[in-house]
Amino acid sequence: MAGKSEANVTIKSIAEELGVSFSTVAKALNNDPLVKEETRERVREKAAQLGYLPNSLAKGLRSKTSKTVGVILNDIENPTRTHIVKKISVDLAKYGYTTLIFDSLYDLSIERKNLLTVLSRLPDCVVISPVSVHAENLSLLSNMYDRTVILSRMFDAVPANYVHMDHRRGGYISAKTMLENGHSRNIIFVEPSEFPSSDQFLEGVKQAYQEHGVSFNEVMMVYGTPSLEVGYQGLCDLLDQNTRQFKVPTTGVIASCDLFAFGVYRAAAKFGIRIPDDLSIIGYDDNPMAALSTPPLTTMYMPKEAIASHCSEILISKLINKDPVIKSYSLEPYLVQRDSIKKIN
Amino acid sequence: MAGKSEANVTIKSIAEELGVSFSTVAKALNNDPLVKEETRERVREKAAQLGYLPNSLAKGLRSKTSKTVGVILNDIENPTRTHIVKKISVDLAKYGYTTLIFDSLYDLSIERKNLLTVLSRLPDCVVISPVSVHAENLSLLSNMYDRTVILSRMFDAVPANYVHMDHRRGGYISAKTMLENGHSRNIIFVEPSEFPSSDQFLEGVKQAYQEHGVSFNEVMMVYGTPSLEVGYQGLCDLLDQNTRQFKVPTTGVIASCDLFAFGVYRAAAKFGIRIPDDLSIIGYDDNPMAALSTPPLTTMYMPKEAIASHCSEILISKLINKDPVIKSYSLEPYLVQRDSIKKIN
DNA sequence: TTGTACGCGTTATCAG
DNA sequence: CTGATAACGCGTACAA
Repeated sequence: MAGKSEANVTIKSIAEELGVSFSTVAKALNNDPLVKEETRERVREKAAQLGYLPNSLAKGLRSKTSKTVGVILNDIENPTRTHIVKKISVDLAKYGYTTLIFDSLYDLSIERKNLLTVLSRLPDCVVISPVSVHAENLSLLSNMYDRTVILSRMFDAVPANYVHMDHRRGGYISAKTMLENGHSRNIIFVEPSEFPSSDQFLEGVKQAYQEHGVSFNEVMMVYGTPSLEVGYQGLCDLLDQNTRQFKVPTTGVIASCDLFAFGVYRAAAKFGIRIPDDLSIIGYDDNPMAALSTPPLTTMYMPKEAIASHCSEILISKLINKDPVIKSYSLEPYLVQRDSIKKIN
Repeated sequence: MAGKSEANVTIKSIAEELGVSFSTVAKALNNDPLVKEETRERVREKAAQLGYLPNSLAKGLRSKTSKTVGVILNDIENPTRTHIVKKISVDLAKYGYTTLIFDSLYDLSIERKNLLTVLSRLPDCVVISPVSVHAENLSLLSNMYDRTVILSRMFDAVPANYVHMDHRRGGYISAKTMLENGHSRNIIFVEPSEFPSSDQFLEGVKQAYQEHGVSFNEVMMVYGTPSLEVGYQGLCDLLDQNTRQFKVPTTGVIASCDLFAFGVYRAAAKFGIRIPDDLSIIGYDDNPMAALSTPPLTTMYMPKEAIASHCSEILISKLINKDPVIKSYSLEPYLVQRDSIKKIN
């Protein structure tokens, strides 16, 4: 039953109770070897008894280090991102750091606001997955690029730490897989072109098409932010509502995220289109659902554990070991073959 | 190109540049009507030009309100929890609040540590889903119960705000559903009994058994923290590895979370046990995977949007409208019928 | 309309 | 070994 309801207990108030100066208390609490063993003990006891909690705000103000890490992502509900959030918050909590979470909702102006509120709290490090390839907002971090981890491909103007998924390669493998299975007329679902990952993905896709001598003009593109709805609506729009046939001959879908794919699943179910018999599909992410869906979705696995670990590792090396070196990791997605693609001629 | 690399720009430094006192600057920046329109304008311009950012730590120290909300949950990777985190962080960000995230990993001592670090940051509100029915840790919040939202059933000793899922009813419906489909010999997967939700769930299950005149002694219980592994291992352990038959006659599984159910799916697939032909199963949570699994999982839907909304609503009424009233919501899960249960006699 | 002075809870420096 | 004292950046009574 520690002292509660009391006005805030501070080093000053415990100093008064003990009849010593507050600076002695401060030293005692910080294990300063200069204070007598006995007084230190008395102070600690009193502190415990009163339920003293150091005020992190005051600490931060004084020491210019807030023991916080700002994390700014888009859609923290996406399992890959959530995994990163969890890893970071759990790892850093061990060292007394706390994680400040922001979701930019794929919106540039929200991202900017998030960045400003984060910065006003003097974070020791910042992790950000930028909304856009246009890195304007990132310049707000210019004072602390060396303590910033960016989760996207590198920006020349931004000398920060990077943990990057090679979406170019991901797109390449996705498309190649479809093409090798005989699918040369695909619908491609992809994020809006301003997204940092989007053009990379498409570059990879185009390369695969080129290598297979298939014209990229034949593809139908659907752009949208990651969600089931986009996949669902996208497929519906490409179908003739009466005949339930594709308006343009199509045998496959290349999705730049699994959510798109699941939206397609849903639409296909509605229109009696069988996967993979009538329509083959490849996803991207290896969302936990992918293995359990009907049929299990062939998709590209993103090593989210590795992303999270590298990210966390960089943070800890900065925060704990004061490592000044800027680091960059590039990770490769790989194919997970399941049952959503049928080989045709 | 705002002034960067500069030493921190503070109200003091912008005051110097302008040749006015820093308190004038402070007032101007806070829209104090007492300052002349013109000076206010000059101050704002200078501030913008210099890239001034208010120091939240200093503000908080001074005003005793940190504009933060601490959120302490178990397993923030769980979709229901993630949804809450997202909703809170997005809603509060609009008002300039930032969300402090902690994951207690179902561990009492970690929860305690999280609580202490949160409190040291003087949060304006706290949201917590307690690890244990033993509410010891919660007493740390006694100074601010009225600004605390607890996501679990009510504790008599803790007069806080509550948003509660009625797991008793959830367990009742789960079991009733199985029993009505002829499954009276079930394996029950539940969280450890110290979990706030666990005993409630079981109470509901027992009631259903009783109403159906089925002895509860026949059930096999498997306890574990929510994870695929527990479900997987649990089923494996109950099977004879040679005959691939259940050691004890069993036709159904009642899982207190979908992750258990998916673990069972996986084990069943490994041993050639068909769901629902050989084994019926009901989950709990309506994880997004549930609709997409093979077969789609019959489960109990948790109104996570409602939980998150209520939670967010309470926070905003406290933070913005300074509403002193303590509120309590109880929400009911409901059955989502899909294809993982087969009716037998 | 603007400036002065003080305090929020710490840490850190310097005397005693 | 302990105690004053200043400073971190900001808000706010009060004085000018």
